[in-house]
Amino acid sequence: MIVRLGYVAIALNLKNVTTSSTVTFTNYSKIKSDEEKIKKLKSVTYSNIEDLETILKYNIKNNIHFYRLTSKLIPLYTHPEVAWEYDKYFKKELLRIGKIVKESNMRIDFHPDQFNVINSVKDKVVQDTIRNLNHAVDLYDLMDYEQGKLVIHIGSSANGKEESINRFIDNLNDFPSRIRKRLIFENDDKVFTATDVLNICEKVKLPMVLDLHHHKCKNNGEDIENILKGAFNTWNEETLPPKVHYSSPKEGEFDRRHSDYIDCKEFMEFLDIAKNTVNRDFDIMIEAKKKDQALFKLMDDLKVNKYNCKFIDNSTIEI
DNA sequence: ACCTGTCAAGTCTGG
DNA sequence: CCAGACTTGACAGGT
Repeated sequence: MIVRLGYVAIALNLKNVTTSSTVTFTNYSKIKSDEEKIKKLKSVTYSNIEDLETILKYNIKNNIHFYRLTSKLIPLYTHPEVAWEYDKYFKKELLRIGKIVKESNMRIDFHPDQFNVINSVKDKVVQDTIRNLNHAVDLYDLMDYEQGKLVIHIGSSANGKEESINRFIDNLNDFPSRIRKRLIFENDDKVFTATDVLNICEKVKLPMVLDLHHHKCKNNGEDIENILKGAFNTWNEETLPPKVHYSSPKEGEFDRRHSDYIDCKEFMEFLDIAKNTVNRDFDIMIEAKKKDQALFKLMDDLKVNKYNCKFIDNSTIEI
């Protein structure tokens, strides 16, 4: 089984490189002329895309095959009072990004912000979510990256869990198929357990992302083996391999905040479970404050601990 | 260079 | 019904 590790958003090894530069709406509003406004949006976007290219090239150089985009790449593009036509200006650049991704066989994904709520009880929130997710799909389309997925949580628990799950499934039915076919769902650490999400994913026939730390924080004592098997099976119709999210708590066992690095001992225990449970390649998104550095440290720690696996490259092992 | 305040957006709880 | 917590930054802008 080939296991690839990925990281989120920022390459700490690259100084002064960020794809999250922004223009806040407040500051945008302070700019007097329309011309200056668009100039500001364009310069920030240009810088973000250029830095994204730098990060992707860094990933390629370091044999990293899995990376999560930030949700801030294009400032204010979903804001209803701005909604500028960034696609008119950055078509070429975004296509180039997509080309780099595809040619290097890198997997990239995207985690829309938490105010996108598919099962909100407020229709406006649901409609805004559709609008925002449509924008996210546009971005993938501009990159010509067909495999791009959108990771999102189940959302609200208003009026109880059961009703919320029904609301989720009902609302999802009204989402355009261009969004639906890109959605994948993740268990959270407060309301919707891995079992809940697995049941939902099986019903709506969309893939599940198992977040192992969330599962540790919120579960009903289920065997991780069964959940892992079930979650991976939701990927059977997909071209991409299944993926899980992995992080270690900052303090104590159930701290929801992410620690700087990954606890290697526990990580090895997870790999052992995976090895004995599923028999297919998969990807692990490492969510640690030290980002790429945490990924590299984890790989080093696996070596130091003489973990029984084959080290394929900087971010890939065969177990 | 460093520090502080800001940020569109949701949901939930408690008063 | 409203205010504040949640969580958790990351960055812009001012000093």
